[in-house]
Amino acid sequence: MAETGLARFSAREVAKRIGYSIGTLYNVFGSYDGLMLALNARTLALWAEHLRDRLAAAGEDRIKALVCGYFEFARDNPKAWIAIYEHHMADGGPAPESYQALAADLMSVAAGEVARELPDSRPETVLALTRSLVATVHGHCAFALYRTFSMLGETAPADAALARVRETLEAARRP
Amino acid sequence: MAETGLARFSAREVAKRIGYSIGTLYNVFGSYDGLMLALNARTLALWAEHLRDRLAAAGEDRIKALVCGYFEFARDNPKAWIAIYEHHMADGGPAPESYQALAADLMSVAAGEVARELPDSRPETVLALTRSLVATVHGHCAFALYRTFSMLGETAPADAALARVRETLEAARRP
DNA sequence: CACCAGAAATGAACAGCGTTCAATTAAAAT
DNA sequence: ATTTTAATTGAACGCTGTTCATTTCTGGTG
Repeated sequence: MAETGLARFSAREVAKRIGYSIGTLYNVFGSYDGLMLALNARTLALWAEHLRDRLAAAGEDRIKALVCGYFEFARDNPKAWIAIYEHHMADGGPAPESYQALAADLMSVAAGEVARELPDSRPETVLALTRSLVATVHGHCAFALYRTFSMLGETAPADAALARVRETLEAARRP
Repeated sequence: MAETGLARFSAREVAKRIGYSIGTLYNVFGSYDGLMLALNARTLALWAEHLRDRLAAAGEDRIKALVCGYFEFARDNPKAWIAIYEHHMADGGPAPESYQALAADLMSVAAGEVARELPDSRPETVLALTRSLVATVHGHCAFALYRTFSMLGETAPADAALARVRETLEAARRP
């Protein structure tokens, strides 16, 4: 996946490369969706691990570490990162609970830092703000990876995202 | 496309429905990429038209009209909207100039409103801020359509996006 | 009308895809 | 050695994008 990207990714090619038949792959993963889910779950877990590592090594500016960690992982694993968002269940339904738990874990990493920045806010407020901030960073990161930004002359999407996050946190601290 | 979504969309099915053979479709559009580009170009043009309509009918709060127009179009044409972002050229290269011009036009609609909000800012600053604001709104809109938000309990993504945009514009006005 | 050049349209053929499943092979238990 | 269970296989099906020699249509000329 990291090599070919979602569009050229295929279960048959995976079977070839691991030295098993396509039938065995289907016995294990059940379907293409199952294979993709396993793969994306791994990517999500690696992403969360990367963020926690960055936070553990961070100094005072933990928000910067978080936002930069977000961008770093996407930049270092662009095709796997994009696959997370571009794969959709064949039936259009939601992903299984175990997968959603990984996404929720990733969100909780961010929520922890937002809560630290806004110690006087209600947990409900912190969660709502976290969702919005993650969406903000995601938008910048997506435009960076889809080359929408480079097409428009943007050169430092991570800096812009961090500035937006800082503004929002500052506004939330005001009376 | 509006009916099936990108994943189930196929040139062969298009040929069937319009009553032409698959060969004729390829004579006209050259490739699957060509067909997709024509389709996405139409979606971009309709989107820009929708935004201009909303702005023309807007009262004082033109920023709200812009952000809401962004979300409305995506919500009313979810599969076509997603196709804009999820289709990638077969060779991974950039889209043709004529297509990029449509994306630039869409951005210029937003830039016009940002410039109106920040009359004392240099054009360069306005453009950079517009890119970042569009990325912010896009992130919220993408999470709304990908059901990432509903999975996390968010109920009013457009309101959150508008709040983020207002904060940034306010911060840009400060000394 | 017949003729013909150019444009338009065709669909079989090819390689690849996800998916299924009866048949086969390998491993474990008796 | 025999039986039972687990693991593995790959041909077959219908779908995909793509190509291109062939056919059909169309408008103009003599």
